[in-house]
Amino acid sequence: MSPRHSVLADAHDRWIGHLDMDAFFAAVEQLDHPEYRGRPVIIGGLGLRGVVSTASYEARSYGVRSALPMAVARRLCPDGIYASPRFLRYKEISDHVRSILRRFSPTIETISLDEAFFDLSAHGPSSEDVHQIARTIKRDVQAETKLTCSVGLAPNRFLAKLGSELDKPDGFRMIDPDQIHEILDPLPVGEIWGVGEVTAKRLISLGILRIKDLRLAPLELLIRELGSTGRRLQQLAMGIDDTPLSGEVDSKSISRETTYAFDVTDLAEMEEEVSRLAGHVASSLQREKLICRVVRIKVRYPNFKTISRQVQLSVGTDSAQIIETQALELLRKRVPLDEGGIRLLGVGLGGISESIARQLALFPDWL
DNA sequence: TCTGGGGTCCTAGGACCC
DNA sequence: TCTGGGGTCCTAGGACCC
Repeated sequence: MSPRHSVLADAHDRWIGHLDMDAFFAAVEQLDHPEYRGRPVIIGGLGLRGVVSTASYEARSYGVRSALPMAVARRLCPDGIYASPRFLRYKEISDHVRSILRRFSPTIETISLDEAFFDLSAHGPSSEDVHQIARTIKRDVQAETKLTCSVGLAPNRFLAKLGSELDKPDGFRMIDPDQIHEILDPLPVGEIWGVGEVTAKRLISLGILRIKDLRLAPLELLIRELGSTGRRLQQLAMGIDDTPLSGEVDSKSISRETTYAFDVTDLAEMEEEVSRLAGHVASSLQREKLICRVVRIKVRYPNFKTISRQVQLSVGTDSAQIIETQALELLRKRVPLDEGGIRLLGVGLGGISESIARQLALFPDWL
C-alpha cells in the first residue's frame, strides 16, 4: 500500500481542525482601544530585557516578530504602540472561542490562549459537510468576538495546523489528501512541528533542506542521526500523523520565574525573590485544589547557562511554607553562586495530583 | 540584536531492587 | 574476585512550542 493510500484511508475516518487567532494579543488591544487600529501594536515585556510576545500585522511590516528583544523592536519601529499583555482579558476571549468550538466538536485540544484543535470527524465523511461546519465556526468566532482567526482543516493534526498557517491572516484552508505532497514538498524542514533551530541545522547539514528531501531520505540515516524522532519526522514529511487529540488535560507542572533587569549578586535579594515566587506557585496550587511532590528551582547565569535543582517530598503538599522552605534550601545549598551573579530565578512544582479535598468534591459519593 | 514566561516531552546516567 | 539483566525511579539538561 502506498503512503498516499494510507493517507486517503485516514481522510475518511478523521477530520481535524486547527483554529489560530490572528496576532491575538495585539488584535485584542486593537479591539479594546480603537485608537490602536491600523497602527503597529507590540505586546510583550516592557522591561529592559523584555521580548515581543505578539506584534500586530502593521508592526510585522517593520520586521517586528515574536521573541524579538524589545530593545530591537523599538529600534525597528520607534513609533509603535508598546504594551504589556493583559492575560485575564485574553483568557475571557479564549474561553468564548472554545465555547464556540464546543458547539460543533466533542473533542477539543487547547494549545494556548490563541490556538486549539477540534475534531469534526462526526460531521464527515463528506468533505463538503465538514467544510461547511468549519466555515460556520470561523464565521461565529468573527461575529461573536469581533476578531479574525485562521482555520485549517485536514485528515490529521499536523496538516490541520499547517493549513491554518498557510493563508493567515483571516485564512481558511482545507487540505485534501491528494494535495499533500504538492503542499508539503517545497516547504523548508523547519516548517514541521517539532523541528526547531537545532534539528533544522542538523537536517540541513545532512543535505535535507526541504520536506521533500526528508520524505525521500533513507530511514536508516534519519534514525542514526535523530533516533526515534527521525522516524516520526519522516512520517510527518509524508503527511502521516496518527496522534489523537488529547482533549482537556490537567497540567503536570506549575512554575513562576523572573528575569531581572540587572544581574543580581546579593543572596538576600535572591532569597526574597524565591520566597515571593514560592508564594505564587503555592497559591496557584491551592486555587486548583492540587498538591505537589516535587519542588524545583531554576537559575540562569549572565552567560545564559541555565541550571535546575529539584527535591522530592516524602508526602504531597500544598503548603506555601513547605514549598518556600524547600525552594530556599535548594538555592542556599545546591546552587553554585559566584560574584558574577544571576539573571533569572524560577520556582516550579511537579508531581502534581488532586488533593483529597478535590477528590471528595468530584466524587462526593465516596463519603 | 541579545535573548520572557509558561509549559511539554525526551534522553541519559545513576541508584536501587530483584 | 569479577561482574548480568531487567525494571523503575529520580535528576538534570535540552529541544521545542506558543
